[in-house]
Amino acid sequence: MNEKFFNLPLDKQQRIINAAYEVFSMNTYKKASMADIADAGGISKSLLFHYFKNKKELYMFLWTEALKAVKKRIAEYLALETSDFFEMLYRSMIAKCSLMKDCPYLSAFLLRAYYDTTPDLARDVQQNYYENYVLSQNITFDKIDYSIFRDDIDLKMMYTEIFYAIDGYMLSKFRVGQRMTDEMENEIGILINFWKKAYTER
Amino acid sequence: MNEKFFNLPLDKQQRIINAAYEVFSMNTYKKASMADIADAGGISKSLLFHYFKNKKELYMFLWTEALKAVKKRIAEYLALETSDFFEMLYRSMIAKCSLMKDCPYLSAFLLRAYYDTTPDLARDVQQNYYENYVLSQNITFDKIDYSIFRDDIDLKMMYTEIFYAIDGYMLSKFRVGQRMTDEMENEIGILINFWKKAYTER
DNA sequence: AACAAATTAACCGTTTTGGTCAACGAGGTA
DNA sequence: TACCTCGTTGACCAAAACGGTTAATTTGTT
Repeated sequence: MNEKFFNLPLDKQQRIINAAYEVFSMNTYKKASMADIADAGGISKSLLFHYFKNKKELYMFLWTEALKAVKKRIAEYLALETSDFFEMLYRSMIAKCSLMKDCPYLSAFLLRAYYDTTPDLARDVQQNYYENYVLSQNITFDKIDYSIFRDDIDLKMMYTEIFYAIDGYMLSKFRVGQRMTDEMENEIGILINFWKKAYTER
Repeated sequence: MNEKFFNLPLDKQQRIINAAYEVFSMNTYKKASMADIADAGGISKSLLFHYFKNKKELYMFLWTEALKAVKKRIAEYLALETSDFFEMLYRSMIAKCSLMKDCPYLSAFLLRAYYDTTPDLARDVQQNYYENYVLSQNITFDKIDYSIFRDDIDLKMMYTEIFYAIDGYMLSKFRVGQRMTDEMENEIGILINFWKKAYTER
């Protein structure tokens, strides 16, 4: 990859990267074409090949960049720096929201990337998946103070259930509006308060 | 469309239809190719064109067929024939599961179809979406007996939350395993009992 | 053997593919 | 003016893939 890419104005870099995420998340690797990415990013195909020497290099760049982006956001929002389960939940989701706002198709790309079966790609992608993505999500269990919950609640069940729910919620909201709105953060706050009321001692 | 398609053995019809759902759900309409569908279905491209005169006809056939299938399953599982909210929930989800088991990519196709912006397609698809799909999901509110719930619970919130949760759950399970397993029905039962305990009077 | 129905290989003209390369225009420098 | 770098692009390439057609081949039935 051509390092000069990083000399471009930041918004232009982002426009190109987001366009690539979009095209790769809407199609299989094989059918996602460089021409479509260039068009969506508002640049010529030649320029795209000037910065990324071929399709696979661009794809792998997006993959590692996506992992970095997720980690960075979660750190920025201090999501893991609290012992309050619901606070941690709220910060994680707002972090995820802000990321979706900036890189709309990144999440879809991440989900899809791991299960893509393109022979050449699969090995390189799955290699560092667990180390970088899955692990960083399960750290959350450590610092949590579990004493606030009702004692008849299965905590692990609650944990997975809430995560599925929020993912489903964000996914559906994202599809309908085609992008994240600020009011979603309010709705998520309300949703989490709802769970807090239902699952903690009254 | 060639009516002789329905003279084929049922499992062959299904194999072809499922292959088409898969390819159309993994790619944009434009990039989903008839050759790929034929390959995935284990027949020749010529035969596919023998039964469906062109790509659009096949696509529209899948669309109406998917709507019919959802309705039929929900009816078969008597999902709307109860006043117990959690029973209704359980039956709907089992119905959805069994449909996913038989037609693995149908749900993904449905989600995607509505938001496809291919000019020629969009009008025809969106036309009968609300009448057939959205409406049939909201009927559920009518017969439900709401007296069993804790009085400090916002029912509408609970309703949407649970639906998002289960959709997210099924989607993630579906991705990981690549297909529906029988044990999922147990897990869903457990999940729903968990909600019942949390949301109803004790 | 004969006939119809299911199925396919070979083919068509057109479009798209990943990728290359020479050239363009703007800005700085001598 | 001349020269040089820089981001940028249009034109181009051979090869593959595209939607769709046609003629022939296989298969099952009587």
